[in-house]
Formats: sequence, structure tokens, C-alpha cells
Amino acid sequence: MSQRTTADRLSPAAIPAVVLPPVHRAGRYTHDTPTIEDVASQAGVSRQTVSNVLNAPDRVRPDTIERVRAAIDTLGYRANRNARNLRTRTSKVIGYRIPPLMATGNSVLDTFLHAMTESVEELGYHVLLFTSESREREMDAYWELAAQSAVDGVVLAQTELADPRPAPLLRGRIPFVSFGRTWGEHDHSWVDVDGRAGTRLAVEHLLRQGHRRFAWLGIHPGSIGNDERERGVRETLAAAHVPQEDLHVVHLDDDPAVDRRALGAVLDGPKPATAFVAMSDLQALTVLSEFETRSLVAGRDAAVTGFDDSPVAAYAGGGLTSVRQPIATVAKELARLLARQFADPDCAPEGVLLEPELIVRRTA
Amino acid sequence: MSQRTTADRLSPAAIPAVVLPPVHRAGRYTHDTPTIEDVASQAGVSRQTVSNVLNAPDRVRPDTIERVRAAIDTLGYRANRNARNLRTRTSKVIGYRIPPLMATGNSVLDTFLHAMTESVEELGYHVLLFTSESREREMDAYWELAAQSAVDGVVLAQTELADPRPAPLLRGRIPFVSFGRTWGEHDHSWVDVDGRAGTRLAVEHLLRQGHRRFAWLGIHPGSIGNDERERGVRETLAAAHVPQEDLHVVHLDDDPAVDRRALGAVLDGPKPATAFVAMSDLQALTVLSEFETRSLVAGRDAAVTGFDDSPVAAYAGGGLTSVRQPIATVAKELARLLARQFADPDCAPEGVLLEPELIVRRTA
DNA sequence: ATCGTTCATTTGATCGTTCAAATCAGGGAG
DNA sequence: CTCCCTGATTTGAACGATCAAATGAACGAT
Repeated sequence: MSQRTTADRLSPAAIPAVVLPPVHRAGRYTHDTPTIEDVASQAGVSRQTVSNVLNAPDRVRPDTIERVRAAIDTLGYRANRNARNLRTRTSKVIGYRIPPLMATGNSVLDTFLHAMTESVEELGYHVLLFTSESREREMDAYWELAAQSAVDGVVLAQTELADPRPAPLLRGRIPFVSFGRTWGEHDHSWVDVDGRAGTRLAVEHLLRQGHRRFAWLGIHPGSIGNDERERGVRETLAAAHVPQEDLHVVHLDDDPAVDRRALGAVLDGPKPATAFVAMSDLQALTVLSEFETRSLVAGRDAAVTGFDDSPVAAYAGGGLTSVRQPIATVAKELARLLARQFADPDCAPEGVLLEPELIVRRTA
Repeated sequence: MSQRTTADRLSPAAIPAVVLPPVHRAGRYTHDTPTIEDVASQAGVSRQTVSNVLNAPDRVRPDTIERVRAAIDTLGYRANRNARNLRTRTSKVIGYRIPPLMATGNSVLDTFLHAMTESVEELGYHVLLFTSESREREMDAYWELAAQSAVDGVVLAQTELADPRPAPLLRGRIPFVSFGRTWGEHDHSWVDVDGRAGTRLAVEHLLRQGHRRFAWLGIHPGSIGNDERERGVRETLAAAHVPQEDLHVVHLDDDPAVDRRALGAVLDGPKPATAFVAMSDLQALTVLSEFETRSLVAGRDAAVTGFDDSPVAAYAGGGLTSVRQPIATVAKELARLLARQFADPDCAPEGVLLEPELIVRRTA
């Protein structure tokens, strides 16, 4: 009982009491939600004037606006999106295919989705999630939604080298932006974070601390994310005249047990690495966990850096030094580039490359 | 160039070549996407027959179905959702307020969203994300979307004791289900995972391994998630006749540094705990990280269990024993309970309590 | 042969909004 | 006083689908 009262107090006018048993009105039984026509008669104006108040207030006299606004408030009117969308041939919705779950997790997905949702809301849009069983059906899903005009455009993520998805989207004239370059002709807009610059920041930091023997912990080569970050490591080491053969390269697997064996080899070899640069925070965790069994302390006996600055980074190893991607900015740019296409479907594509940031903590 | 070719080969018919410059058709300029009328004339039938093929095939003669289906295929027709939604007064969309980012992360959010999206898709729905600046505006956001008939219902997450949200939703007759109990009268449907049972599994496992001195690592008391899980620990210890004073209780903060000091006290005290049961995987990480500095090895010198079985669990400490929540089942049930309400808005509320599972790894 | 019934299909109306064009009112110029 | 122009508001049509009711065809029973 007291609960109910609390709730009522919290948002007294949040939900107007418009929801009542059907009322006999204007000669027919109508459902609960008021329409634009109801607002119009309440304010003593016509349909279109109400519409103008909402969509083009400059066409309406100030005192009329006032009167209509009052009517809208008392009735708790909100324009029916489906009717509006039907007429205007839009949906004010951006589609995003939520990627399949990976064992390695997706440490920035929730940050990304939050940022995306927020950014597109500022432009009057929402994010619609969908899945597709297989990679092959992915294009079908995009087309399906666009053809139903359920979405106005989509965001591609997890791009690859020579990504096959942009071409059909362009052909279908489905507006889209990719988070990640596709390294092709780039006849589409994209936003990406410079992974090479990210590992450069990490390696430069480690070099400054005197480290000379490095290990790169990546995933299978060929993945564009991996290759760019690895290149950042190599380039920076080369610039500092560290011989290539002093760089251990470990390509971690999905299986942590296998990974740790590979790591063991690096630690037990003749010239063990003292600085470990990892492709992701989770892979940095593998290192820390291997340290634990050897009674090594990260930050004291050896250095470790991660990537993504996910929540784990704050907790692991007393604070994991990690490269942070400016996800909020990524989302804002994605939204902007989409809006640009909605305004002008034939606008020239634009690419945005953003710089990451090194968050220094205890492990390096 | 070769890229383009690859893409074309990948999904040859994924996007029909319906997207051409506007065509003069039936006396007027029409845009690219075909309508139900186009399909009808192509198949030599009427509007409604096409509609029936899609929505009530049993009313149509088999050979007619065949003919219409063929027309649909050649034209690449997909029913316009906005038109359908307007007429049927639905949207086939479920709203979900993506919670604000927390420093502690939300380890199951991506799993949850993926599972939700998949589950509702099976019933023909999609998930729409939205945010709300403050907790106070949250109800406004729900109402706004429902009033616009942009969503058919919503999913509440992160419920609290005496949650204020159900009441206004019920009053507004906005269909909803909560992930998490609200511990009130429960005049709404909910799905929850038994947190108490989760920590019971962990503690029983640890007791079986001979541990007698426990530590509970929770967050601020009052949070319903924390309290239930803590109660599970206490009850299980009581049942095993472990004296209450042998249970250390640490309420971890948002700041890992502060947390580790609190943990230090437990480890350095007169009767140090040997088994650490954590409220979440991240908090278990804090323990592991504290172990590292003391050269203790989890699984050998002391035991640690986490909660959620997030990706970190697989990587941390050589494998963190953790309590896994059946998120996929949660999502499936949420979808089912929503669908039930769509079918019958006045159906009796139903609660579903699911059992978690202990994933045993190296740390315990 | 006529009728009623059933099944298949078509026609007219409607959902709630915005677009495009028409109407109306108010001034200033001739 | 009339005419034209501008700004504010209204009216008719359309967006693309489904609902509800009407029509048409086929068929067995009377």
C-alpha cells in the first residue's frame, strides 16, 4: 500500500489519466489515446494547425500556438508515430545488428550502445536492435528492415578488411555508416579509432619506463583490428631502434589454457619480455593470471597494458593500464554522418579517424 | 574492384534490383518500393488477397497463394510496417531503457540484450533502445513511447525493493514485464534469477572443499541484489553450523583502491578468511588482484567465487569459479510474458523464478 | 430449376498524420 | 472604394496497409 503511494508521489503527472474505458465521442467509440483531431477541436482550430504547431511553429500565430499547446497538455496528446512515419516515409529509427556473443566478450558494446542511443536521440532517432543467425543472412536482415521502412538507416560494426557489406547497402541505397574502416575504396562514410596510435601510446609509455623487451598479445592475424594494433607496436619499436627479434608475438586463442601455455614460453625463454602489450583487456588478464602463478607482480616485475579500458581494467591487477577509445565521440560522429545522409542521400562520403588515449594505472 | 565482386557474389539476391530511378506507373510517379497494390496487379488479384496470403493464408486457395508468392518474390515486396502498424494499432516493438553506465560495468548487459533481441524476434518483435537522463524522467520516457505507439510494451530491469515504476505503468495500462522482482504486491509479471540460490551453490561448494572461514564481498546493503545474495551465504553457513562471527562482511565501494584496503583488513586479521564469495566477477577481480601483491594463489592458498560468469571469469586467475545466470531463459520468459499480455491485456500476472548454476573453475 | 451454404475473393472504409492547394482576413497602395 | 498581396488557417488528398462487409462462384439438397 505504502509502495503504491510512493510511486504516485514520484511521478504525479508522468502518465495523464487519459486511459479510461472507451468513451463515446464524436459519434463513434474511440480508444483511449487522443488524436490530432481531438486536440484541434479542443483548441478550436483545425488538424493542420495543430500539425503546424508541432512541425513548423513559425507558420502559426503566437497566441494560437499557446492555445494549441495548452490543449496538447490537457489531453496529454502525442503524435502517433506510425501515422507520421507512413506519411513522411521515414521511421526515425536506426538499425543495429547486435553481434553474436563471443567467448571473448565485447567489452565496449554496452558503452557503445549507450552512446549511440544517446547520440541519435539528440537528433530525434531511436536505435532498433536485431540479430541474424548467420553472417550470410546479415544482408537480408538489413534489406528486410529497410524495405519495410522499419529503419531509416543502419550502423555497421565489426568491419573487416574488404568487408562485403558496404557494396550491397550502397546498391540498395540504404543509408549507413560503419564503425571501423573497411579499407576498400571507402565510398561510404565511416568512423574509426586509430588502433595503431593506441598501441603506439602504450609502447612509447613503456619505452619511457626503460622497457626494451616487448611481447605483443594479439589474436589471429588477418583481423584488421589486430593487424593495425600490431603494426603500431612494430612501428614504434622500430622508431626506437629496438630490434625486431626482441619482440615476442603471441596470437592468443579462444581457450585461456592454451593461451597461458603460449605465454609461459615467452616468460621462460632465454630473453623473457618485460613489457606485455595486449590486444584487449581480457588478454591482459591472461597475462596477469599467468603472473600470479609465478608470483610476479605486474607493475613491479613486469609491465602490462590492455586495450579498451573496460570496467575490468579498473579492477584487474590493482589497476590495468589501458588504451581508451573515445566511444562517445564515435557515436556522436556516427549519428552526425547518418543525419547528413538523411538530409542529402547523395552527399559525399566522409571518414573520421579518432585518436585513442592511454589511461595509466598500476600495471605499467 | 575485386572487393566489389566478392560482395556481389556473397549475397546475390539479397537486395533485389528494385531500387531504380522513380518510375512512371499507374499514372503517377512512385518511389522505388513496391506496395501491396503492385503485388496484387502483378499476381492478378486484389489488395486484400495479397494481405490474406501474408496474414491468413488459410483463407486463400493454394494455387492463388503460389501466384501471389511468386509476385512477391519477383518484386521483392515487403509490407510497409508503418502502414500496417497504423491500421492494427501495434508497433511490434518492445522498449528497453538502456541503463546508465556504471563504473562497475554491467557484465550481463550484452548477453541480455542479445538474448532479448533473439527471443522477441521469434515472436515477430524488435527491441527499441532509449535512454532517460534521470531516474525521474524515466516514466516520462515510457509513457512518451507508448503514447506515440512507438512500442507495444516495455521491459523493466534493475528493479529495486519497492520499485516505483510498476504502479504508473499499470495505471497507464502499458504492458510490461520486469527482470527482477520488486518485492511488492507483484501485481505485474516478472522474471528473476534466485540470487540466494546462487550464493548457496557457491558456499556449499566451498564447504565441501573444507572451507570454514568465509568472506562476503557485497555492495552497499539495501540493494536488493546484494541483500538476497548475502542472505544466501548466511543461510547456507548457518545450515552448516558455521558461527556467524566467522563470516567477514565487506561492502565494496566504487573505488578499487578503497576496496583493497578493506580486503587487506580481512586478510591480515586474526582469523583470515580462506573462502571469498563475491557479489560479482569484478569484485572477485579485486580479491585476485590483492592476492597477487601478497603472492597468494587463488585456488591453492584461498578460494574465490564470482557472480555472473561474465567473459572475465574465463580469463581471470586462470579461471574464476562463478555463478551463471540463465540469461537466455530469462529473455525467453520475458518475451513470453509480454506476448501473453499483448494477447490478453487483462491476463493474470505471472512470476518466474529461475535457478542459477555454478561454473567451477580454478579459483575454487 | 431454385435455394441456401460455404469458400474464395473483392470493395469500401478507416487508421492518424502530413503535404499541397485553397480559402480567408487584414492592410497598404492606387 | 477596389485591388492585390501577404500571412494565417482550413480543406481535400494521400501515405500503405487491414478490417468488415459485400460479392461471386461452386455445389449439394430440396
